[in-house]
Amino acid sequence: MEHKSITIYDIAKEAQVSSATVSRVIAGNYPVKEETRKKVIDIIHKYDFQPNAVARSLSKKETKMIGFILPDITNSFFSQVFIEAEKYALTKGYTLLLCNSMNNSEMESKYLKILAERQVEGIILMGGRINKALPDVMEVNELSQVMDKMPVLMINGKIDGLDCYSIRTDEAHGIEIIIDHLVSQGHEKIGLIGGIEGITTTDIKVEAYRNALTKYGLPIRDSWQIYSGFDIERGEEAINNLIEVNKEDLPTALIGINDLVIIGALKECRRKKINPFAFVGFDNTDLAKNSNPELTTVSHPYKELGENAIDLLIQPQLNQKKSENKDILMEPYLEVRESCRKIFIEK
Amino acid sequence: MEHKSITIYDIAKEAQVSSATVSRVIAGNYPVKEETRKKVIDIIHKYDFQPNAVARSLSKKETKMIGFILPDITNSFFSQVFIEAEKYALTKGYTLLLCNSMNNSEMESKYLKILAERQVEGIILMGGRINKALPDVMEVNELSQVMDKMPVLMINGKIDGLDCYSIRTDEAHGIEIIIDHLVSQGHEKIGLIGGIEGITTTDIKVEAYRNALTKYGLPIRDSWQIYSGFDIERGEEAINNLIEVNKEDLPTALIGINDLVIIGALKECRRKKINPFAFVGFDNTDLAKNSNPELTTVSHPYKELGENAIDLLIQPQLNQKKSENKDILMEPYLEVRESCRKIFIEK
DNA sequence: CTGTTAGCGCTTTCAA
DNA sequence: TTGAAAGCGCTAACAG
Repeated sequence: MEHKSITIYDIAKEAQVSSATVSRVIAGNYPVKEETRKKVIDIIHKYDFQPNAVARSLSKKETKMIGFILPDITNSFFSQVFIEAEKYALTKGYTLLLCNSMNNSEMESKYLKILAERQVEGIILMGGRINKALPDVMEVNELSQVMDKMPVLMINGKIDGLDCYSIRTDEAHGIEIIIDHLVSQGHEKIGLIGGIEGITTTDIKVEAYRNALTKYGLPIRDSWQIYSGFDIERGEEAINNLIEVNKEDLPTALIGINDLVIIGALKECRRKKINPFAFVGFDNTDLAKNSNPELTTVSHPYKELGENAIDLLIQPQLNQKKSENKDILMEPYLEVRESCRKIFIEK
Repeated sequence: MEHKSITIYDIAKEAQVSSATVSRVIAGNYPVKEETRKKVIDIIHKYDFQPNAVARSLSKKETKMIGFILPDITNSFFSQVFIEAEKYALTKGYTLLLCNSMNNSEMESKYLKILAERQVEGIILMGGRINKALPDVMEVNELSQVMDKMPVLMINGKIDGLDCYSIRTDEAHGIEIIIDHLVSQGHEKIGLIGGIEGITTTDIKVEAYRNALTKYGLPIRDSWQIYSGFDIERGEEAINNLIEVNKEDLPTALIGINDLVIIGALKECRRKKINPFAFVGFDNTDLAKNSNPELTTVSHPYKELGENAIDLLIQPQLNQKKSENKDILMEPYLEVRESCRKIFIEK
């Protein structure tokens, strides 16, 4: 690909030293006489020489690369984690290899294979197979094989029986802080829409929702908690369902299983020319920030998720000390915006 | 990193052939007796052997990797191109190395260096330094040095004096099809908001805007074309400015320099409880699709941009034939949604 | 069709 | 502090 790639031998010859010496001055952490160091450095600059990382990788058996498989970087929930991980990895000398699986199991497998061949030093998994209610046996086996070769870490997902690091947002607590906030604003009738029963993230949130209501002695009404799904259309469905079932006795505040669902609900309410609710989303995607009205939402601790993922992957020795707890929980926080300002109107 | 990585020699020994033969059956495109092929394949499967791509890269002097530097993958304008490029590259056996420069020139430089060391076979540049009105001399030199080592391609940007491929959306035509559409819906008073004079993409659009109005014999009023910037806040400013300056004689349709600006305008109009315009954005980001109302917008041909970028980079021989035209223009298209449906109301 | 062998460019003992 | 030399795992002539 390059013309006649210049190597450390060329540098060595011109500097009248051995290639080992050149290698040492490049590495930087070896004893080299200042004089020869200078000489070598000069020649390196003269030719704008850049050492071949592929050769180094082969020789050192380390690539300083980490694979990151996620469904679709177009979704800001994923891209926010990825970008934090990437920035942090860079400071540690690592490069991330992003792989968009498009939520397709075959592509996940293909990438798993590619990453292994490319000798990445670890793989971060987010979304995809690690979120399935019933993990596919083949898929689990495949992951298990990968784990024999390199460390694997899952973000916001987990497969039982696979002994690897997992790091996730404490979504139960996320729901709790939403409800704390709503209650502090005077709400007593709080609904939850979206999600699918049996999917981990939904179940966690629903349970936390009930617990929090109980904590405050607020009414738990089954008809105020509506499963539907995870996208905008499912939000529209849910709100229609909610209104139809409850008629007169609607909640005053609505929590979405995620931002999309609540945006769908908002949209449908606008269409119906009603707006009886305080709305709160979950995830703090870019859509929340830019929706109309701007959406109050629970934010994942994106920076921490990304950075901790990298740390856990590249410092195994350090982590093993931290006992056997391989499941890390990170705290979310509430991003208060416009969508539940007018709460007192409802009272 | 792996335990005791098994190599083609291990496979060869067990299959009682030479390593060259194993290499050949893995490569697939060499004459190998079916019998020995079978034998080797079996052993490979038995051990779930995966060839070391790093060693292969060193030996073949090809990494099958392409670098892709962009400002911030969180922005769906970039992520849509990237993901199309990635999907396509995968089918061609290439892996993309995503680098988020965060619009920071130093990070761009750092990544340029990393990519070169990692021996990528080409670099795609989008955003960042290639969009500056006045390119920095140091930055241009740096790129020029990189271009000595490997092919570079710019998407929706170009630096004069740098002889590399560039591929961009025909934004002038994008503006034209917007205006065609607006006119066909009865609009005669059309404004354009956002952008900054002197920035290529703005200048192209403004010129196209004037040309299209002229084509239709429509009034060109300077006060209907308001520079402001590229984000939501700038859209809000622009609309306020527009209303203040024009009072009674407002346009009936408004084109935004991009989706963000027009979303800002929409937001501000809603706040003011006025809604006198048909709105059209530019870029077809995910915000447009999910905004309220859903935004009619010009879409970049994301798939084509991404795929062509890869093709141009990996098939130099094929392209050299296509004469010396290294600047490729791709056609955008109009994504019609809700935001300019009610045009006839205005008439 | 298959084996031998010499690299690819860098790191790393081991000696000096 | 430095150099010689043996790899790292795979590919690609070349010879057979």
